[in-house]
Amino acid sequence: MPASHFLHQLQLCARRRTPSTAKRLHAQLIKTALHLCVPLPNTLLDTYGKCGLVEDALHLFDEMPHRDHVSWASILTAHNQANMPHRTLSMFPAMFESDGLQPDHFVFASVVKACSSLGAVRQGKQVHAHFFLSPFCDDDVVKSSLVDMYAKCGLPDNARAAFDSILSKSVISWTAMISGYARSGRKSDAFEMFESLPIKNLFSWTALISGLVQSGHSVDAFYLFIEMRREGVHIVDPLVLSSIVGACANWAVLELGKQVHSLVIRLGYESCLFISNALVDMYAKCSDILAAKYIFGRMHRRDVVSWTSIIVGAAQHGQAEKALSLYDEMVAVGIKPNEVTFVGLIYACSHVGLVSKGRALFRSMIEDYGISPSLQHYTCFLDLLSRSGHLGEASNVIDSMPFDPDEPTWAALLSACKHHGDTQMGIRVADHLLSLKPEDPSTYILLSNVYAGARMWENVAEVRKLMAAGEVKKKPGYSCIDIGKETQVFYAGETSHPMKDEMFSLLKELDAEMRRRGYVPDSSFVLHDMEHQEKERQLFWHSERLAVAYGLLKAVPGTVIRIVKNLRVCGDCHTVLKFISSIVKRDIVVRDATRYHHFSSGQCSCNDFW
DNA sequence: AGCGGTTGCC
Repeated sequence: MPASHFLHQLQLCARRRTPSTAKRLHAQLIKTALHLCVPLPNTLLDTYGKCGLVEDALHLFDEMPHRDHVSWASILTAHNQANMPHRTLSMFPAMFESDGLQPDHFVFASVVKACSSLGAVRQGKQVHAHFFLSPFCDDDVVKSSLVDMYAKCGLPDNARAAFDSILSKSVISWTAMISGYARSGRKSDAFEMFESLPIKNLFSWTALISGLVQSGHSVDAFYLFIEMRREGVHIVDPLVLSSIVGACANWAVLELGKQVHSLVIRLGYESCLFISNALVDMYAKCSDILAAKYIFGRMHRRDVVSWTSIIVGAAQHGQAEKALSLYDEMVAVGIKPNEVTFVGLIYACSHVGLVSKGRALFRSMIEDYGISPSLQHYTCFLDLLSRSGHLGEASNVIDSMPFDPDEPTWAALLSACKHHGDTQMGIRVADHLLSLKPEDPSTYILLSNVYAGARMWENVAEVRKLMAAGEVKKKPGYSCIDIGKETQVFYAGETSHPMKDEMFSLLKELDAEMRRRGYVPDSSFVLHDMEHQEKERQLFWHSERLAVAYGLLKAVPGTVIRIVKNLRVCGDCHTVLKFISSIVKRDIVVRDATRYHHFSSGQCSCNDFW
């Protein structure tokens, strides 16, 4: 059998990604002594990498008596493909230290790619300098990878500089730049460049659409997707579908999400792993946790992302016990949790007040799985401690953690201070928060709520003055409700709605019934030091109540009423929604800025813990 | 000769 035959077979195997064939070919090479024939070991390395057998590739690499540039490029690429960019970077120095070789353009491309997956700007810049001074400094492919690296590191202008230096621009370099702009939220730059593209393939559309979803422009992404369908672009790769399912999730539009789901089925991608994962997440975020569980239950293959999606979903819907039992099941079937799984788990504990369980999980993450806690983990953990009233311990964690707490962390702590009536600590925390984000109105609102809860009206007035002086305006609260094809948006105190009379009399009727059942309005959630009755009137017109009233009047009787709110539900509305769910015997689901509330028969899934 | 750069889910 000639060497060229094996070369061909190996390349075929790399394309088809069949690991068993790769191993068989390796055995045959050894039997025929061709494993020493020069191009073959390198091709075998590449084939192992493409078939997902990095460890085999690495073993072969270590045994190779003569390694050249190609061997290095192949082994580094194999680690990138196995999602191990860390190893790519840690191995790289041995190329000159052990083998005395300088990187070529292939090696540069792989190393830059590793930097971009890690978001490692500093190392990326070093490699850039190295490349710039090398004999390969004109290579356009490396420049394309630099575009991507800078874009992923959040430096779109550096990406643009690298892009402009490309001598002959390809679809790939254009796509990298468009995706970079879109991901960085530079919408108009992304659109402008996309329009100027002479040929647009599925890749270019996908890059723009997914970049927009990542930067929070889900609506733009959706319109673009519709335009792409109109242009008749064939969806031969489902990646764009996962982005658009993600757009529905971020946007929390269940009806549209269902339509996209049906499109996924029509195109034949429903059993694709990462599409199913995206669907589980979408249904959970669109507040239909039952549908999320249904999809999860029917998946024949589940990876760590599938499990994490359903665990996070259950946690956000207040089903902490379910999240924790899913975790046990996941570990039992041999799936290793990752850093996101622990965010979901600690979050779950936080929302039912399972303090010691949460502490144990936080420790297990570090000790059993070697995951060093990120700021997000600390945020969840601090939330757990502070919600349950362990404010002192929370304070100690802040002092000892290797991060400066960010604004959401201080905000969570501040809201816990309000909840537990610790005014002194609340004021200290608010000071930190104000120094971090002096322009953010939510800080002032929280601080003034701390004062209001303690009935310190003069201080409330002081905060209001500060707000007025800094021209900080309270972000208007609004609630959306989806009824079949139409979406209605309600602002607090809205009085111009065509159905306002019916809504008003319904709310009044419900109010009377609630008071018969023992409801007492809690006006500590209203800012001003005004007359008691006026405060109650303000609460009465909160946007979530208007949306519920509208839903009760317009939605199909017996169906779940789903509301999306931009801010957090206030404590009084929370009480009211519990009453309403039991009076009208309807389930109400509210997705607010931080979590989900399922109101049913007078109870809420969050156990009044938010 | 054999090796590289663009799109995704928690």
